[in-house]
Amino acid sequence: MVDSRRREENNRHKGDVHHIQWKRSRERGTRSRRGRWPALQSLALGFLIAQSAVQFAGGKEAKRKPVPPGQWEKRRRYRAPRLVQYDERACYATRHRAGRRTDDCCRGASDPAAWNTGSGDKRWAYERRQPLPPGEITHRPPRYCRTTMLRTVVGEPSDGRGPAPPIGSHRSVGIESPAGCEELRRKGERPSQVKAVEDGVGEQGSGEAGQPEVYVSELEDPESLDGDLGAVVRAGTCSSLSSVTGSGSGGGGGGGGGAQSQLLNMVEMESHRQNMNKRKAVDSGFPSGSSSPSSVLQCNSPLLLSDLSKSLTGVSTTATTTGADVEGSLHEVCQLGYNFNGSAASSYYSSLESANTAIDSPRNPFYAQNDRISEALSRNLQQRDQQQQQQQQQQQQHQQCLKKTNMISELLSSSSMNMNLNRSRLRPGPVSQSLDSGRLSQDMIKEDFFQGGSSSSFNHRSSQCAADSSSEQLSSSHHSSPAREDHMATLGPVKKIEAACNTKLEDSLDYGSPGSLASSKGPKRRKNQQKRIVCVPVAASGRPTSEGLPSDLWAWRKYGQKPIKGSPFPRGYYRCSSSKGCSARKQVERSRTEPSMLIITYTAEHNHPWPSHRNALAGSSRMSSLDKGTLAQETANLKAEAGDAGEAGVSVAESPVNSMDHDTDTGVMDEPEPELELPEAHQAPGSPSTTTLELDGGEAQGADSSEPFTSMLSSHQHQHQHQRGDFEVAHHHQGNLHLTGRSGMSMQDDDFFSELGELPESLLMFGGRTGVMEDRSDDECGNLGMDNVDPYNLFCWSSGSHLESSSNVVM
DNA sequence: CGGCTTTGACCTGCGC
DNA sequence: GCGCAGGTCAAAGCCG
Ligand SMILES: [Zn+2]
Repeated sequence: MVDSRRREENNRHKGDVHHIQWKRSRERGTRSRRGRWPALQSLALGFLIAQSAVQFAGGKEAKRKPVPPGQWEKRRRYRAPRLVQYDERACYATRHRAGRRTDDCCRGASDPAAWNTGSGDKRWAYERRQPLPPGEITHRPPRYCRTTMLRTVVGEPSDGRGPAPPIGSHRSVGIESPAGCEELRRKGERPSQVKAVEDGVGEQGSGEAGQPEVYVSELEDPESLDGDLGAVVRAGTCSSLSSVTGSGSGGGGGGGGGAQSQLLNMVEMESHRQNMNKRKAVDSGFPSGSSSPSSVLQCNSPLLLSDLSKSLTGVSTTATTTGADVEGSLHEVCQLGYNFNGSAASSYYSSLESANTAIDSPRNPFYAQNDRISEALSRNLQQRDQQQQQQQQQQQQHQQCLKKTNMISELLSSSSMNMNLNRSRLRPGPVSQSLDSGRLSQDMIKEDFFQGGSSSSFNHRSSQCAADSSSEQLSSSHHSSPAREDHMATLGPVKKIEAACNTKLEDSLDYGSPGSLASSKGPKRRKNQQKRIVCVPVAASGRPTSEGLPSDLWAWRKYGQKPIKGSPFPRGYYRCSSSKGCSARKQVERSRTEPSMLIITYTAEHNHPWPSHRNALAGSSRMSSLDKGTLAQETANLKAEAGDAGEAGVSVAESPVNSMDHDTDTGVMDEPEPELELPEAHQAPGSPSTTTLELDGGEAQGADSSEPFTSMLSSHQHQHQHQRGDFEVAHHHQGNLHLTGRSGMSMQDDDFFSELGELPESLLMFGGRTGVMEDRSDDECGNLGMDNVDPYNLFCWSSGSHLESSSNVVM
């Protein structure tokens, strides 16, 4: 009891301490590397040393680019099993010495013997390594690494290592190859992975994420490998399944997921055995290290699976019906197949994301193939949709209504937002019509929720939930601007939901139907956090312009990612990294019902002006302009979160709008205005002016949409001394704002863009986002081009003006 | 070297 | 009290 309480105490402060340390060190500029807790530095060192002997270091698998034909890529190699000593188990030992252990299994147990008995977070590891008594040496079974595979590439390595192995030859490590499995089965033996699962041998440290990839040309001598691994390797070439590669990276923790990965691998193995042809698909079109659709296809939807099977040559799938509603994207389909939680899932997501990203990239040599596949997929999906529509249209009215509410509740619940939805707005009629495909249609939204307007916003304020029910606006700019540029055409609907709700409203939360997803019992989130949800589309096609865009001017640091139940997409957690004391956070996830949409949830507000090169990013090389790094990274993150094939580009338009009023609003704003020079926009007086959204006449004025852009612009201008360039702000149809011209970007700007990745054109970026800016009032438009926008207010929730604001950008 | 990502571990809230 | 699920921490690696 006491122990647990103390632990709780510690944990309660852990984060704070860490953060404080980080902040302090940041303040005094003496922050030790990575700003770790100084007290743990020595431990960390020992940990490092010890761990290096035992663990693999994770690599950045998730973002790894595909190996283009003719090129070689170095990757971590598998390590043979080895003797492990207690001391080497730094994870345990170190923590133990520190008086605190890491594992749940250790919780509350001072006796190492009991470490494995606790109730662990089973999502993260099915099995935990038995602790060894100090000094004792044991022989560990081979590591059951996640199957990883590298394609053999065409050509010869440039480093003189000789000709590459035959195309298509793969190497599987850590898991027995299908062939190996067969052989073992013939011999009456169990494949190692089967053994691992059956015997519960999973090694926590074995399946580390980001694990080892063995390059064909770098294979270790099979004879030198012990145990199953050796057997596997010796058994010959493995045509492994590559689906679940450790995403890897990050050092983090290192353990865990071993058994999980084994399970995953088993699944794959089974799938693979059912159809060895899968390999063809793998070989034929997917980047190395990425998941091939086939390998990950254990889908919940037989129908869809069959479709996919048709689409993917030689690919068979293991269909398990779970009744899940498969939305249709390959990504999702694949992910639905694995309903794993925890690291494996996470890694899986990551790998998928990387794969998808890669696939999505025009630079991807397999692009064409992917394209074909995606086309086929879309075709089949369309057919499926049509069939479903015809067959179920009448029957599904009610269900669709539920869907609608579900989606809403999803949005709400995803952000812990509680809204008191006005049921009257959820009329079944329109819903059924528009929800045929299981999606919220713009029309529906328009008709049902709002009083019209091509675009609208869903605006919800906690303090005014009841009173403002009428103000709820769910908007979408989907078809709002026909005049948009071509590259905009592909953009999906834009919906923005702003909500600032506190838990008080939860009780009154009414999602409409019992049993609806996430709804009725919507997770009651912690604390009274006010949140604001922004729904933005991921670039529909994301192809050329898919480089993703900075979501806003704020600097965010990702501090977590979690798979979310019921959603094939993980959720990323970001924290403001601009200011020491800023508690602003945001969550980014893809809508489960509408994968093309990103749901961004803001929590808390910034207590500072947005990052300028002088304060926020001090000391960082990213200071220049908009912090390319941050932007790029964020972009990458978003991309990852979005992680859907064909949708690499993610543009998140967000502008924290004041929302939370009940809490800190004023307090935050009390913070002295930046002593530092702020972007001019910042200094602009009528800040609030910015975002009044008027939905009249189908016009949507997106304060937000332009905000990000505006901010960026402002920032740039600010930093580049008003190189205002020649932005042409054109008002289009119904006031839609278009940037038709390329801004007179300076070279720096160009660099900036170039560093963001492949941006076809400097303005694509903006174009992606800005070009689509929603309607704005003339004033706003003016602001857009000028520095008059008040970024601070725009981006600060508490600034208080944009309760109504909304709009969006799209990309 | 600073900042950020990754990711397993850890914590909290909540329902049963 | 237990288990689930969301949210957060923090070690290690990556990147510029
Ligand atoms: Zn902040």
